[in-house]
Amino acid sequence: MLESQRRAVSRGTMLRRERDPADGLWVLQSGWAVSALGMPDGSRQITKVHLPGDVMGTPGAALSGGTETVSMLTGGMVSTFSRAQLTSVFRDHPRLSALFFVLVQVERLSLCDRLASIGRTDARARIAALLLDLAHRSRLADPAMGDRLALPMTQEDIGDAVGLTAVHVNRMMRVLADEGLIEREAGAVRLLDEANLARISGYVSRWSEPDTSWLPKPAE
Amino acid sequence: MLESQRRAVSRGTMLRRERDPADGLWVLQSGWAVSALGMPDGSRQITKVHLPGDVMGTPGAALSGGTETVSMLTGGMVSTFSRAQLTSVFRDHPRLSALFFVLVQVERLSLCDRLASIGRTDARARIAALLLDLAHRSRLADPAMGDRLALPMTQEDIGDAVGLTAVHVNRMMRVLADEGLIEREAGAVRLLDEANLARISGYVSRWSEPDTSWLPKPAE
DNA sequence: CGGTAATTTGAAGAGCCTCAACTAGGGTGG
DNA sequence: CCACCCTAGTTGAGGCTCTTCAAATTACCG
Repeated sequence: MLESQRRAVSRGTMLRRERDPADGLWVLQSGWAVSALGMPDGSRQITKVHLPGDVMGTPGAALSGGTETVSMLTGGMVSTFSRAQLTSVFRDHPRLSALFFVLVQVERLSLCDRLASIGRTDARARIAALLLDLAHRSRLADPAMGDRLALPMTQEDIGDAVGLTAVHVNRMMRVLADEGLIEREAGAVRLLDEANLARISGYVSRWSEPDTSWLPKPAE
Repeated sequence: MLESQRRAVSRGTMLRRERDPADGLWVLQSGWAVSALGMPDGSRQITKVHLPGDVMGTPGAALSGGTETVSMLTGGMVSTFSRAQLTSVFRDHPRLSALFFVLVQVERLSLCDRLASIGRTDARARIAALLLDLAHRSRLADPAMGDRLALPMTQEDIGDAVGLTAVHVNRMMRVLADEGLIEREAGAVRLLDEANLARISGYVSRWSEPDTSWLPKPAE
């Protein structure tokens, strides 16, 4: 059995702070979380919004120093993975090791997409891209969600994710709503026109199907 | 023998275009290269500047679709790695697999840093952070380089890397020079005050020493 | 040496931020 | 049960950063 303890965590819990020593990693079983980097001036950059099923804290597991702050946006359940377990995976399960490798590559590519979004598109497009990304990933877990995306993030959180202020996030979401692209509800958003949202944001889904053809056979 | 052909490539060569089918990966033996994503409007975001010794094209090797465009900034030498070779590494070399994993984590973290730089700092700080990053990495290969960083990038390239226009890159580099933080030469930059460059950019080096304590023993 | 790419500089405007005030909800304690 | 507070969202005004457009200058390469 690879996973160990399950643990209930409440909203706002920090699973790891930036300077904490490296330990294991987590799998988010339910709820939402974020990984973030703090800046010297006190602001922060959210590097990833975690949905149920996501593996969190891999950089901290693989590298020496603490790296990102991982904190809960909602209450939820996490299960922990120790470093020793990671070691044994690489020693004993070649195919699983390669799958880990693929998984990190997907994350890496997703980061590149967000880099391009923040570096090369305007505020409206960045928010559209974030919403589409969250919607596509939510849909993997819940294909029946339709166009309604549960969104337990404040506008400040959204701003920290896409490099904007909360004030400007507010204005741009109003614009998207006025254009009929989204509809806003309490703690949720309806994506009324995903095709146009994708067009204005340049969003492409990377979550289709990773290529497993090159992995070692599941021999043993 | 894991590496295969070495190949000389000239400046401007595109090793892979964004939509190309997935193949292997490369190790850059000499010269500089960049990985980039193209945007619908024709602009591009450079996701990584590659220095000699870097592994390039890992996402394309691990995932199905083509992903990033990899192109040479200067002439140089690359050696290629096929997907089949990657498969055999994961099957037969647990420790090497884990090292690959660590390597990708370092890259991932480095991307997070740049995300924070672009999302949360101004133009001057972004350029300072890029210069420091390149200097630290160059220094790993050539500890004797002193404060002189060879920089075979146009200002347009720099802008594409940090999310700015070439015009504004030009102005900000002039500001850095006027402040006495850098000194500009043809195809190179002197970093006159790395401490202050780090202070204004919030740069922290991630290239110190990855933690290898958890890796499987180099048994066989 | 001619031609093209890269850098430099100026001026004007757009986009986003800052500051500030106000509104709405949700929880808490009296 | 209501008063209060604290968080989150909303809206306006003004200013600064960065972009855009344009032109001139310099460096590079055949």
